[in-house]
Amino acid sequence: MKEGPDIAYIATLIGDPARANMLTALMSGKALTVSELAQEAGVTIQTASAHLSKLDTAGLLRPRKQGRHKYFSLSNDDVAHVLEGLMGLAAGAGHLRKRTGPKDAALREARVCYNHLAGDMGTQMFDSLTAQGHVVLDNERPMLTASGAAFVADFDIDLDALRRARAPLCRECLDWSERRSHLAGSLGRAFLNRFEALSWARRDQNSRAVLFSREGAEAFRRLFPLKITL
Amino acid sequence: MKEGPDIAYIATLIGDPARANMLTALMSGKALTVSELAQEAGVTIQTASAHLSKLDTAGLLRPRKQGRHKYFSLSNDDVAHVLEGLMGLAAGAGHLRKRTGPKDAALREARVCYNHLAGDMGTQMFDSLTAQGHVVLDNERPMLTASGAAFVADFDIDLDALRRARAPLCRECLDWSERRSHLAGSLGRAFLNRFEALSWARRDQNSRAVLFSREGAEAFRRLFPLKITL
DNA sequence: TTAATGCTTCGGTTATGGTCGAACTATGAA
DNA sequence: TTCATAGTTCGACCATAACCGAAGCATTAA
Repeated sequence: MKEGPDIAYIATLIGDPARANMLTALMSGKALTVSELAQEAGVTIQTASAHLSKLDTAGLLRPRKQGRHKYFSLSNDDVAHVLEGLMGLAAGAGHLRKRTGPKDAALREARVCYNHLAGDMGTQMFDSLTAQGHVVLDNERPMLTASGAAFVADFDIDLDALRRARAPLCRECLDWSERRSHLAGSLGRAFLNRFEALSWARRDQNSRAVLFSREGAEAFRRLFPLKITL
Repeated sequence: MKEGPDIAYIATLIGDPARANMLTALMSGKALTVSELAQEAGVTIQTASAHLSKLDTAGLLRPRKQGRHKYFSLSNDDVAHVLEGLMGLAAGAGHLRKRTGPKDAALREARVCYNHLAGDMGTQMFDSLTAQGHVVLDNERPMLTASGAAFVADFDIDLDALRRARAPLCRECLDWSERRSHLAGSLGRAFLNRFEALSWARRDQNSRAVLFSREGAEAFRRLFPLKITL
């Protein structure tokens, strides 16, 4: 015993319900203020402040001061990755939160997973890309093919710029609700950005839900048809 | 708030020092008895029993009864993956355990990470495979090339059998001590098995350390030369 | 300046949960 | 059978840490 990094330290931090709620809220990718996070967690502001300070000194958060506001966001992809992993384990344990309200339905349909599209539509997009041969799975790892590169370029995504950045282009992300793969990485983020830029969808203010307009959803289905509809 | 799986439930479970020690011990990939895990965690047997029961009902462990012994192991790769991720965060937070004794030195040199080789020699193996063109990194994801397949076959590893199994062949694993990639997945496991079968190395009984013999280490270096020595 | 808002710090209360001793069950050995 | 070992369950104790009220600090608006 007493070998390796202090895993309990980090896990305890995530393990408190209030802090877990805050972290989950930050999975939206947005930067949130102390008051907003207090609201999310259902605690008073001073309690939230104490929690956030702990998460910060552990390096899980990236704070930014702006005037009299203090914004927090997850410090990097690794943190988001671990959180998603924990969600997977919790979902696997059949340990979902109480009931599934109307909000939950929207979350299952489409939501952001840190910075890319997850949920039903996320997996649909992924499946469609695979079916069309734009993405191939190599040992459960997604790779963009030549036709995929053309497809992406057609959609006005600057692939070269993405490649130049050091972040991984394609990443697989296991969805906790669907238990199936969807596209993460900088390409996944780029797709979501385009959807928003085209006004196909917008992010819900109060949750991680991604709300597609009727036209947006239709365009999405045309672009990412399911195998059956081919 | 109140969306998604109960991440705090799992994190709290991992967050207790005693349980974290047990889980860390199980990262060795071995199945351990209640008494052994109690020893690892530094608690009495009845306390360990209670902890293990909780971890079990959460689905993190796989129990097996054998005679009057009860063996526990991690229930799957996902659990190991999350744990390794947490180690990464903890190490990133500069929050390493107290001091680094002589035992720790051995751990940095070579240790098992769930079921494959990690530490200095793990990253060396990975770097060498990459330098020789046996493995290519595609967006930070390792892939076995044709020459790599031949290399593996030469080493008497039954690649087809591995491919038939559903588990991913190559997986990247970020080392917490080196902060660099090494080879996980079923191929990583197969390599470690071969090292043991050839008596190049054996696992330390009381830690996650992998102890190479002098001849084994030489053979290892011949097989996996560093770029500089080429 | 004063007032209002956003956040932090301090002190005291409370409860959750980790801990062990002791008693109990189950498997195997003598 | 009796004894020994492995593990579980129960009950009581105790410490850690989450929580909020109140007061304090910092920034912006009036």
